[in-house]
Amino acid sequence: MTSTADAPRPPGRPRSVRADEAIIEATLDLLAEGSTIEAISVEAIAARAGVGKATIYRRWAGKDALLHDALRTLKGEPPQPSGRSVREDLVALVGAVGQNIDPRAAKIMPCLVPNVKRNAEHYALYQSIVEPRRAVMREVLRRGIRDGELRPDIDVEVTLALITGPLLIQRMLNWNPDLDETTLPARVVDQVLAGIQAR
Amino acid sequence: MTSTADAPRPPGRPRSVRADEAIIEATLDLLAEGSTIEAISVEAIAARAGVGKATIYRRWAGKDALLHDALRTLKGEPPQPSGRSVREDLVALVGAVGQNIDPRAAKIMPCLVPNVKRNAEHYALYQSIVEPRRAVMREVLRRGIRDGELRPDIDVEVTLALITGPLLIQRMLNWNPDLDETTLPARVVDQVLAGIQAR
DNA sequence: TAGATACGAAACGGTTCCGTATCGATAATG
DNA sequence: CATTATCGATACGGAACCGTTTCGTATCTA
Repeated sequence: MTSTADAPRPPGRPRSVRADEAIIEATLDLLAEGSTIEAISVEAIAARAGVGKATIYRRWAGKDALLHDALRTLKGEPPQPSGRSVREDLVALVGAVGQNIDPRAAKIMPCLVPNVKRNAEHYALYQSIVEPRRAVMREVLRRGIRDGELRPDIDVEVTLALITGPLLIQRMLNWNPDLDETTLPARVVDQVLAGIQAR
Repeated sequence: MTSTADAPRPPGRPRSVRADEAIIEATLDLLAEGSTIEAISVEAIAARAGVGKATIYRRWAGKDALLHDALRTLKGEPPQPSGRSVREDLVALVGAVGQNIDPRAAKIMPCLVPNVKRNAEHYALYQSIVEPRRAVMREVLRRGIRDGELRPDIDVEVTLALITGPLLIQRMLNWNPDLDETTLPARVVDQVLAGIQAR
């Protein structure tokens, strides 16, 4: 990828890899602390990264491009289910909702909410992160149907939202202050499995 | 309240009620269009309301106070269930999630997400809107348990999140582009009622 | 060593915003 | 009519920020 074989090193001082990383890290840090995307200033990023503003503008066309690249690094790989049981897999998957490899992701996510529905590019970025995770969970449900653990007539897409929604609103908004976030995944999955209707 | 009995009208030109309303309306309009709270400027509000900035600062101490008052007007009364059946009531309640009397509410809600977990005052305001609606839904569930429509051992608080979460993430984020928002309430409620486990 | 490029720091012009102040005009009371 | 407070409009000082440019310095290749 970064080999010099097909790209004969250009003359002059090469760009500092440390600066690249420091800029991205500083951006994510500030996003995790700050309130919204617009509130982050390039000057603050440069200061936090120990970098001149020119170094940033040498790499990115502007604030938007930098933010887009920074957010892309949060992607990460979706978790892989163990496959022992549908319940166990779902509890693990739903427990990971809104918690990527990077612990800052949970704090950054709310900052993006206002933009997701207004900016097509942000929405595409958001979906590119969420869809693979939905796909993993979808496959667990399909496996459960095949194996007879789940009823064959369930609405898979609705079930995805049913399992993900509660964790998302609780982690993003602390929607119900009386709900304990640590035990919530298991309780949600068990309730979805069992249903609430009298039989 | 606004009678002149115990408050002898002070001298001078009285404040324009039209200006009051125009300012609040302009604030909500801009919030519904704009992206985040910070992005709204007092000057834009004044221009939209056809009002001088001084007229705003004569009424509110600053932008925060104005925004707080404007958001409070979105509160409205929580919907009342018909009481015919648990299913019918839940479908109606969950259909109203994120949709207050004011149609702008659905667009404004995402703007507040970043602040809710960081600002205690915003969180209190948010809860003061959400809690009454949760209470109505909670009462429907308790009634269902009493009447034998629902199992007595269900986790009521989890069920609230289970029913609300999917609608909230779908309306706020369009979380799953393949889910139809109009049919979602009924599908969510039916799935929660039935459960997904094979029996 | 010479040339080229990147570096951090600093400054610049232009824009936006906040909160205050000041207009002449307006609308109420006494 | 005199008084008083508000009206919309406009300007101001101060601050923050963007994106660009210019420093002198550092680091690479040829």
